[in-house]
Amino acid sequence: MSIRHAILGFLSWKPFTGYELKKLFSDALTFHWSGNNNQIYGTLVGLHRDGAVSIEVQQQEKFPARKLYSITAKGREELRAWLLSEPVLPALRSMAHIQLAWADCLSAAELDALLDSYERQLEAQVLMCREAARRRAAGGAGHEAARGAAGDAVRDGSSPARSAREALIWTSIDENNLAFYDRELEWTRRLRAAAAALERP
Amino acid sequence: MSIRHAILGFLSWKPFTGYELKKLFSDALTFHWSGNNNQIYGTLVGLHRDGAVSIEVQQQEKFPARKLYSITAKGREELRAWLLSEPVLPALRSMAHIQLAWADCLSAAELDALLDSYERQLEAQVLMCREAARRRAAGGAGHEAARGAAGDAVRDGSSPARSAREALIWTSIDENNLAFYDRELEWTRRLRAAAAALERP
DNA sequence: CAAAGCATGTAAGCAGTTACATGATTGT
DNA sequence: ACAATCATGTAACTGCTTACATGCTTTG
Repeated sequence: MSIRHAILGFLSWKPFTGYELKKLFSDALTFHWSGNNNQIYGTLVGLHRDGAVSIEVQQQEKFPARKLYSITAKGREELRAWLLSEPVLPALRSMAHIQLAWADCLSAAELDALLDSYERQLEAQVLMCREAARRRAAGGAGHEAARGAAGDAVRDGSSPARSAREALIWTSIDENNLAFYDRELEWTRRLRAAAAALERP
Repeated sequence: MSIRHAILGFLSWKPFTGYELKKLFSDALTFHWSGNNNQIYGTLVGLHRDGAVSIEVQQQEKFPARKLYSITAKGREELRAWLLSEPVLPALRSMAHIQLAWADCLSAAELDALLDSYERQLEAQVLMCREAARRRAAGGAGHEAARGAAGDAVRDGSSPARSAREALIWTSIDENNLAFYDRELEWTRRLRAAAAALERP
């Protein structure tokens, strides 16, 4: 399980409900998870079974009861152990690249259209990343993911004080995301130009 | 299904057996699939059920019978339709980044060790990519994936002639792969230096 | 009155992984 | 003797996805 550690990470800041965690994940552009119920709630059940989190059920008048999950000492140990474990290299498996790999089945115009479509999508993504990075830089305190209801909870006094180091890391990850798509965009443009140049020598 | 189109792509060059396709995938650093049996053989069954490939069983004296798969007109249509479809943006979901995101739980030394480990792995990966790119550039004719038994089959006269455009694309994908890890390496080094700088101001 | 928010959960499925199973043959 | 190659396939599992189900409240 992979999201398990990310959930423990959020819970290391402060207690959250499943619903809040779900928002945290689906709002966080930084690491794009769908934040679907099945995984969040299922993982929380597993974490509770393993004693990594404790549950406090809060009855509410006007809303359904909420289960507030807190990380336990055991959970912190697990998180720490994972943080100290060997990082795993990310795999770059892009279906768009596979598409290009056999684009020789396409005409020059069709290949150009394919690259154009990819380029446009990348441009949009770059804009989104830039906006997200700008907002985090402007917002100062709040994590990218920490907006909306859950965000308010994070920003209020009960949340752990953020160190300069953590701020540096989160900003770096944002920049990395942006640079990833930006580089891919530049690569696509170069490839497109080179492919076009082959047509008229 | 995702590998389905990649299999159709290989079969658009020339017929292959499941065993050869498996090697093609596990050897191809370009798009790193495990090339496991379950997926290859299962997908081939599905492709045959859908009439996208035809099977020729070849009895052999000294080796088990082999099923040689050829792409059909229907299969070519499916491949072409997919090639013309909207490319999907790759997602950058790196567990190492998630690890870093909560690295504030670690001491300065521990964070540095984590970044060092990541850096070393990236260095090794960059060397591998560089080697792969160099070999393809030197080999000229052969695709990265097209070595070993299946490679011989690809290189012999029955394989489709490769265009300058296809060569350009495959080389570009190799360079993209290399640049991806290279950029990640540079990013890691910068982050490491910045984190270290925070310690002694 | 409809849409969105709060809050929990289940069902079904896809894509991918490692590992197991068989059995002859060829190379070290 | 042991390992690798040739060649097929199965089993069990992980991680993730969309969509469904319920039901009450607040906002537009």
